[in-house]
Amino acid sequence: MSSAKDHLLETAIRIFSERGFRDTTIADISRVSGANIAAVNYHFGSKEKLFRAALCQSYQTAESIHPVTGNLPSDAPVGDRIAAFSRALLRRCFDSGPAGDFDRIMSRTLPVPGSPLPTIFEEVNPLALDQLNLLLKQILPGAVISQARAILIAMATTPLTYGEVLNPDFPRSPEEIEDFISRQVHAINTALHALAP
Amino acid sequence: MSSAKDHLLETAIRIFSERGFRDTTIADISRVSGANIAAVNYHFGSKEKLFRAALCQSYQTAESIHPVTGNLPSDAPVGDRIAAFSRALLRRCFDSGPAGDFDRIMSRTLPVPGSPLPTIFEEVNPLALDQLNLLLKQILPGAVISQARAILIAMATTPLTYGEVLNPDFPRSPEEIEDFISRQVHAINTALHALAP
DNA sequence: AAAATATTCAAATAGTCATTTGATTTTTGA
DNA sequence: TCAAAAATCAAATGACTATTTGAATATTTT
Repeated sequence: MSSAKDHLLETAIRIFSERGFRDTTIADISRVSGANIAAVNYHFGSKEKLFRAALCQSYQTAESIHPVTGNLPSDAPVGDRIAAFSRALLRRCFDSGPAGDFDRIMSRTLPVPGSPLPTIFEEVNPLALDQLNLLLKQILPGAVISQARAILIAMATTPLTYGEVLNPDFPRSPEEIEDFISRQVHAINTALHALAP
Repeated sequence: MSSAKDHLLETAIRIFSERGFRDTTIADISRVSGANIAAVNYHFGSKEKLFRAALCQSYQTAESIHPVTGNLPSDAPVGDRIAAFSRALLRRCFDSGPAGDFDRIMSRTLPVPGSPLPTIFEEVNPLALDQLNLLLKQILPGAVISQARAILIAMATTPLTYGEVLNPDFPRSPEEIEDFISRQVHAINTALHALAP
């Protein structure tokens, strides 16, 4: 129906994922989407509300294509489920399509002071984080859960965070990428177990 | 001598470390430093040149207080030297004084698109990165060096990157912090060895 | 078809910021 | 001491941006 609004949202997701919240202007979004400069504020109310919509939408896309459960049954071994969680995050990092947009938006917006993300983050992400906490509690004492979570997320989003600047020689081909991911998942598991006293 | 210029630089380092490059205005720096709005451009030429100076200065401070060699003799075991490298980065993350400013500036500027950091980064950081490469090459095959470096840096800067948003329950007291660092150093070493085929 | 509603549009508004300007004051060096 | 250089200052400039406005156009409803 309101194809202009949908197209605006699609365009916004792509541009937000390339440039983050701050460096994306509604003028850019409008122009690329073929809409008028006032279209964003008419359809979404403000740049920030559009951003919120973009975040929710891209999160659902990411979860539907690379679910953190890895489509494992809920009674699968906890080690497998943690590995699946890590693997999903890593696959999102390397997914240059819409399923990678959410993580790119996050990584380009979260670190920027004054970003509207933290608030929204608390809305959209507890779903995944709570699942992760439950898994980690099954293999580690409560005192190191927070540290374990940080390790997993840091290692599973490394390609995004440090990909461009630190590592121009990161993997490119699908085979290289899957090799990288397998090694990384193994390293994550090992690191987590190293936290046990 | 030129105390105004020095004071401007000190102030800039502090504010850049709190807000990153983008969200720091030269008006703020000038006001806090008690100087005129034109002082930055007069003394440093531009905001970006001031930033470059701030980065170099804070890097030297960080290295002098938490050197990546850990003051180990150059013939110390490679495992110890990698641990010392990790420990130095982690201590900088938790150092709320000037020795932590460089890492805070990095973590608040590197991820922001359009930041002037990447260029400068290539100037100031190869020193530390080259040392790290040499160490890693002694324990791992060349094919995974890049991955290992990313893991080490990601895990050794975790407290900065994900500290505030993801982990309100990160350690505060000196003892908690040292415990955290020790566990993290151990986890880093374990993760690196897990990369070996 | 006519009225009501929704959408698009170009232009204007208001705010922020880095940088420049040109005058004024302070410091320096012979 | 006194001219020249360095430093400071308030104000202006120019570029960029989100948002608003009110008219024009399209779509839907009655």
